[in-house]
Amino acid sequence: MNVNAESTNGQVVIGLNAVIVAIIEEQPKVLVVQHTSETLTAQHETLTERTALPHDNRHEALPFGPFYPLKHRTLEAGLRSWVEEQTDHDIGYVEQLYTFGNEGRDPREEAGGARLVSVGYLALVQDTGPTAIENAVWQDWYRFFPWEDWRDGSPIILESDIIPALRQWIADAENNDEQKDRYERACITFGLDDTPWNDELVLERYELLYEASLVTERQDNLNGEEISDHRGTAMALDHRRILATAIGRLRGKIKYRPVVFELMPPTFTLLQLQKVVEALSGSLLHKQNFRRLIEKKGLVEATGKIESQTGGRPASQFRFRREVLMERQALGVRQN
Amino acid sequence: MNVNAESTNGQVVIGLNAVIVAIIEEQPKVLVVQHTSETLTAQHETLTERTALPHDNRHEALPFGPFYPLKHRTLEAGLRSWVEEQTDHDIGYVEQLYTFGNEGRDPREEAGGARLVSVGYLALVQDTGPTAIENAVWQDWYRFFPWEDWRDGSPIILESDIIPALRQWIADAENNDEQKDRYERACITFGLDDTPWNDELVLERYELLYEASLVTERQDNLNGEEISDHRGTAMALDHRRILATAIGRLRGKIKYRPVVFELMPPTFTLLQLQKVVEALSGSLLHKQNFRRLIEKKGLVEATGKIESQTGGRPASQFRFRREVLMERQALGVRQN
DNA sequence: ACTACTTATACTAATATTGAGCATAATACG
DNA sequence: CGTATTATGCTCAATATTAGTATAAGTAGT
Repeated sequence: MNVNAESTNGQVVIGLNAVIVAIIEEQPKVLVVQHTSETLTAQHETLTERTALPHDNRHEALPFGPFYPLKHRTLEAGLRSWVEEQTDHDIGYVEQLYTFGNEGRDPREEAGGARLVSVGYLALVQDTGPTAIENAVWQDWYRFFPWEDWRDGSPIILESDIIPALRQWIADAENNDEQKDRYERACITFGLDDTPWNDELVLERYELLYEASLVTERQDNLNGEEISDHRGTAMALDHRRILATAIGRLRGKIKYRPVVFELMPPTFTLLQLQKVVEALSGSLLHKQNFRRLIEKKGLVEATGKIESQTGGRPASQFRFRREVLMERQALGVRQN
Repeated sequence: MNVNAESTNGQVVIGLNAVIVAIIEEQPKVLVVQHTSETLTAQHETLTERTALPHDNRHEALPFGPFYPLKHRTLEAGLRSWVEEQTDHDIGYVEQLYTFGNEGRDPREEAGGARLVSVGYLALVQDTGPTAIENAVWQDWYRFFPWEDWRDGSPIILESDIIPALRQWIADAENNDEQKDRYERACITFGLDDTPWNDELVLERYELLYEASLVTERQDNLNGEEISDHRGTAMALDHRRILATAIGRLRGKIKYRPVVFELMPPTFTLLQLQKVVEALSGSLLHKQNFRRLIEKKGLVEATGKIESQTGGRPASQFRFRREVLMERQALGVRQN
């Protein structure tokens, strides 16, 4: 090849995207910023430079911050820096998710701008009240993925809408091979025909829906109304995809690492802990077995105190044994 | 904050690092390029622009390629593009590993250059003969991490050298808390005092050794001789760290996803498959149970043919059932 | 105080998975 | 033909998982 670097290199801008998760009233929440097209395309500037905007033509975006190489020793430091500055509280757990560099991620690019490469991070914070980010609100993450919440049984939207639409999409395949391929993928991801549902395939499901044109990728190419239908609310750019990545990763991780505790208050009952795990994984767990699991792993210790606001028999309060982070590996709250 | 972006942004250069793995004669190999300081600091240029260099003052580096936003639609496409061009064969499986953006990764940066952010990828290829990359050779990966190979029992270097040195480092702690912390971390990572060895903690072990000054991070700040001692060979920049990330990730992944088969020839016997898994994980498996596992998962099917070069009773040849990639999830060759 | 309801927690039986090993089969080599 | 070597089938005990039953200890209502 021997291409000249100068001529083909183009410009690259690096940004940091944060999926900031908290559990509020036993629901999984993600911090979302309300944007307009103008602020959005200028999103590599600092968030505080944004100005308040009229309520129409709005977008929901993940918080985004710049990476200043001269200021930040590491990517993670850059992320912590602006997130903590903006939200006014510590983010304990941070994990790098994925780096997104697809062409066309940012519409500005097409107008000759630089390619936006974003490093996505997952951050877990405790529910410590409102944040200071302008226009930022905690949104239930199932608002963007209503088919992912199985806590009240199989989501109605699946049976009544998505699965029929998927079957139509399978039937519409050009040829036999493609049809078989579509069917198999739909089986795995959406648990068609007795295939078991796998809670970790959040991104795979979203991408299948996108490919089948059953879901709207972006909010930004429409003007006016918010794009929200029974198949969930869209987000700016590829942010819904980043969120899907985060949810899937977190669902996987809690099974083998004790990361749930990053979302818990200092003391909690076992049922509270279970509710949080259920909120994240979107499915219900067997109570007695969950207890046994947690106790066997030695993840928690009783504080000796009692919580009486249970509505029934009072429950022991527990605290996370921080030591175990360093003790054994491969312990989490897997139960399937 | 409201810092001016122009003044603090600095320059960022994006590169793509590949950990290209193959199994050659039942040993885990990684593609390594022999560099000099000069070519190294210019490594964001294309590899083919490098010139052959004298044999002293050499470095071992992971293959590195540039990312051209104008040419490559995605980061992965950019990686595939230059890797396939250079190695002359397809890389089937590619997985994004991690994005490294630490200050001081590249010594050139200190001289006012741009910050080098590298997206690391893991690529699995089949053993298909020599590559066309100049100066590139397949190296046994345990050359860089001799303490990771337990196939012949506990590595001598551990007992005779590393563990004593670690105990000394623990004893040298400033205060009691630090001592306890050092001890616990050493227990988990290096399996001190009956803690079980965890094969996935490759990066954690390397970082502990680095922190304890028991290992040389880089080759590039020395001139002359290759840095290689009983504690493994160093690599350029932070490449040994990237390799450690790759090994740990691969060891984890084979347990729940059928990725080993990317490294296998089209047909193989079960013992050959087992040897590959053992080579990757660095530990031995129980033969009969391994068979049972593989057969139960339905990962392979008999070709009907027989391999007679076994040295004993001939073995059935198998092939990977590619369909299972789409069939069930959560199947791999976990056996611990 | 008694009843109904709610949640907490202990315990059990059936089943599945795993770890370790024994036994036998089929080849090569001398 | 005997021995070494690898392949493959099978067993058995230990452990883990799933799906419960049973009982304890509170609250609220009457």
